[in-house]
Order: sequence, then C-alpha cells, then structure tokens
Amino acid sequence: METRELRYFVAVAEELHFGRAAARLGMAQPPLSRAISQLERRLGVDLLRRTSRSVTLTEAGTVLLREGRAALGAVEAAERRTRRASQSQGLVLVSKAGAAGELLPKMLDAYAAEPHAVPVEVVLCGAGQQEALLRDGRADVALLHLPFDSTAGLDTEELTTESQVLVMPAGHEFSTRASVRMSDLAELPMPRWPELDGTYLPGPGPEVHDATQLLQLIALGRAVTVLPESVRTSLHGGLTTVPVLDAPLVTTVIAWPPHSRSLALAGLIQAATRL
Amino acid sequence: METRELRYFVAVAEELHFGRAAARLGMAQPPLSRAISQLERRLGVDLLRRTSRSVTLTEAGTVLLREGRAALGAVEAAERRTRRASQSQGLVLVSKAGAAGELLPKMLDAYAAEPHAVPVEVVLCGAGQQEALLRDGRADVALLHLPFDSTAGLDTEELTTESQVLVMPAGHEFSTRASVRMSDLAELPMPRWPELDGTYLPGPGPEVHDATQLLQLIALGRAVTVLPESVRTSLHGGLTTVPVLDAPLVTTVIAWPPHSRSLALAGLIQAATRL
DNA sequence: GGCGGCGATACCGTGGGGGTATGGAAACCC
DNA sequence: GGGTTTCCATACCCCCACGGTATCGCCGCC
Repeated sequence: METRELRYFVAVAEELHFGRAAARLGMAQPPLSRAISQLERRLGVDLLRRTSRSVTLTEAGTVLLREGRAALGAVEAAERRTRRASQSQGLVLVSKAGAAGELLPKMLDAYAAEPHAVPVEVVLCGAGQQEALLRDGRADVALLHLPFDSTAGLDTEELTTESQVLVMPAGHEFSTRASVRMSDLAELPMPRWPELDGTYLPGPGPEVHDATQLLQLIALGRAVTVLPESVRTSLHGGLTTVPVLDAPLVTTVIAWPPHSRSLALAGLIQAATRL
Repeated sequence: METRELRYFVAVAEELHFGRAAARLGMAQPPLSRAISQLERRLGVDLLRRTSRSVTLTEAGTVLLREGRAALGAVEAAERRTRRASQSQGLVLVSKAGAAGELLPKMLDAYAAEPHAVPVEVVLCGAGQQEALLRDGRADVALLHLPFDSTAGLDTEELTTESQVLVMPAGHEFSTRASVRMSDLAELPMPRWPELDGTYLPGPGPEVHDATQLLQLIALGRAVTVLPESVRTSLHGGLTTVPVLDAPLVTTVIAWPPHSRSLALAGLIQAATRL
C-alpha cells in the first residue's frame, strides 16, 4: 500500500463524499474513485458502501481509517524527524498552554545546567494535542497530565502528583470555605475546552481556548474551574482558591515516543526526574 | 514520502550496498540510486555518505532508518488489520513458545466462557518477536515477560508476578540445596537465545531456539537455566528446580497496540486481568 | 417527467519510474 | 604502475499508471 492511496482513502472516509474529498486533495473526482476501487481490489476488501446518494464506511473501512491515520502519522513523523536530525540537534518540548507553570522552568534550568545539554524549544498547544504532535514528529517530548491526557503508545516517567483546587473570583460564595467537594460544584457552569477538531461540545459553560482567557473569565465572574494546585503561584490578584477534597489527583508525566531515546532526550528526561 | 521510497531507503540502509539492496528489492541498481538521490533532494537532507568503495549512514540517515522501519510497520499493520477485519473477527494472541504454560489455557478458558467471545488463535514465536508481530498487525495481543521483553509503545496490563527457579538435571550439584543465588551461577554456562536477527552472540553456553530443546539439553546435563517458577508444572521427570533467591521477579503482562480497543480485545483483556 | 447531484466509466496525454548501456573513481593485484 | 575489479552515478529510452476531461447511469426531488 502506498501512502498516496492511504491519503486518498482517509480523505474519502473522512468526507464520506468523493467530490469533496477530491477537492480537498486538489484533484478531480474520477481518478479518486478509481484509486479507491483499485485499493479495494488489491486488498480484496470492500471499504465503502456506495449508493448514488451516500457513502458509508464498512467494518473494514473503519479499521483502515483508524490504522491508516496512524500509519500516515508515522510516515510524516519519519520525514519530520529526519529533517530535524539533519539541522538542529535541539529538542522540541510541548506542553499545554498555561499548564506546568512551576515545573517547566525548573526542568529547563536543571537540564540547561547539564554538560551536554542541547537547546530546548518549548511549544505550547491546546489540550489533547500533545500526543498528535509527538506522534507526527513535530515534538520530541511532552508534559502530560493524568488522568486527562492519554499516554497510549508513549513511554512516560512520572514527575509530580498534586491535588486540585477550585479557582474563583475573590468574592465568590465558596471563597471563604476551607475546602469544597466535587458535589458542591455540580451546579456551577464549567468552562468548555475545544475538542480535538476545534469544535466545542454543547453545554452551559463559556467556551475557552487558553489559560489566560480562562483566568480572565474567572476574574470577570463568568466562570470557575478546577485546576492543579500549582496554578496558585501564577494567579494575579482578584482570584482565590480553595482545595477540592475529592477531585482526582493530577500527575504530571514527561512522555516521549517509544524507541526514540536520543542522548539529548535521555538527558532531559533524567534532569526532569531528578527534580 | 511514499512507502516505496521508504522501502528502498531501508533496504539500502540495511545492506549499505546499492547492488545488494537492488537485488533484494528485485530491481536494477541504477533506478535505486536515482530514487535515493531524489529522496535526499526532496527531503533536503543527506542520508548516505558514498565513497565509490563504501556506503555509510549519516546522522539523519540513522534517524530515517529507525523511523522508516516503524512507519513501514504501521502501514503493513493497517493493511493486515483491514484484511483481517473483513473476514474473521477473531483475535490473534502471540506468546513466546514454551512460556506462560499455566496462565494461557486458564485465560483462554475464562474468555471462551464469556457471552460474546470470539475465536482466539494462538501463535507461538521466538523471544522478542512479539512486539514486531503486534506492531505490523499479524497479532492483536501478546503475553510479555518483564523485565525481558520491551513494552515500549504498547498498552499493557499486569497479570502475574513470579520468582524464578534454577532448572537442572536431577543429579546436579545444586539439586540438593534449598536455594541458590545468582552469584552461585556466574560460572555455569547459560544457554544462548537467538537475537532478533536470528544470530547468536558469542559465549560459552549452547545455542537454543525453543523451550523443548532447552529442556532436553538440561536433561542431557549440557546446560542449566533460570526460568519463572511456573515452568515447574510442565517439567517431565529427570529435571528438578531450586529457587534462585535474588533473580529478578518476572511479571507477565498482556499487551496490545495502543488505540486498538476493539470490543473483542477488551473482553479478552478483562478476562485475563480477572484471573 | 425534467432536473440536479453524485459516483462510475471511457478515453487520452504525460510524467516518472524502471530498464539497459556506459562512465568514472577507487581499491586491489601481479 | 597499469590492468582489473568493484561499485555508484549518469545517459538514454520505454512504457505504464496516474491524472485530466467528457460522459453515462442512477436516484432523489421539485
């Protein structure tokens, strides 16, 4: 199977429409139709059910969509990492914007003090995107937060575990309490983060896309949220926190793609775990 | 990058010889040379250092060899899993030949008793091959033994942990002792298992390639070995065991490729962990 | 029943991948 | 040191497969 065929199939499987898929691929529709039929014939498997009105995935097509995306990611990763290996031998670290406030600078300082340290570029991204960045080679190492982020298919090392606190404006009804419980918060509208595709699930809370925006909304009294306690060091005035007793513990882990233990990466991981 | 280019590059990088690589690929040498140069030009990266006498990998070439193998594995996996999804919806479980003697049948029985169980095909392979089989889609799930097998890039669930015993012929000098230590065994020639490429590292012990052969050699007095204690249930007469106090504990885990939680697989994993 | 949307089919042109023949550099050998 | 061998690169050619345009066939809809 060639990556071209995979790209074609993934486009069609995502659009469920040959015309739109062809447009997305920058080609005409007939060659795309043919390419998919050829792929089906070569695999000996029906991937799509076409009526002249609609296209749906078969069981096998669903599998190939999932596996094909992963395979394309791996190919792109190979390309990116090769390119990067030829130029800079620095590392790219990715973390959620606004997360890991304290830990990150400490880690970078500790690593930079090492004898053979290489430059570390820090990329901040939206929640849940780190895995994709690692997978397709745009990043070498990530900071993830369990249990929110998935570590499927990554090697990890635990760094810290912390409890969570409710973040709210100073005058909030809970601001004078010594602690709260999750059940106290059930009625409060929680801000909604974007899904992987950039859209928002429906719900009562405001839509946010980064931490600064979130903290502003909280300061404005439009939202409250539950965050790891380390955020307290980076809160400006006007915001206050109380512990949430039964919120899940948040573990920060450093994660990297398996089989990629370059010397530089090993050094960074070691520096991080020694903190 | 097309998989064809990747296959070409991997072949050349492994052979370090354009002529042999071309033969392996079933093509002539000149088009192969050209394809590699094109790849280098497109990536903007030198992958190989050629003198007219020898070919060596550059730094970037080393990266692409590693990443390219993984990417090709992912593509093959996509193909195989798609094919399998269209026919049988059974599972393929892979384990080292001779290992997991007790656990495996129990697990399969427990799973078969479940309401929606699908057929499970059991494949036995040499040590260290399970990961490759999982990765390229020939297997869905594997039994691995820590700390010997690598679980890099796999999702796992621990099943059992056991200590190890020395296996030897009945009349062996250690057979009357209550226990031994690793230091007692330092002088004994241990059998050598094949590496990933099927070759053997040099050393004093006999070369073995499966468990039956190993046990026969032990019965013949030509070798002794250290194995997880569960092997005791499958030893025939003439062999005996004593505990090795300070041998590493062996943990049997069930492992599967990330992102592949089909219903059937989830059921099998659940049945296994409930044992 | 005419129309519009969509996927499949028919047919054509071209670019690129693969072939053979040959060049050119470096090691080896007597 | 010149001939020989070895090995990768270049030159040239051919053909197939990929992509484009035109068109058909099917089906829902107004």
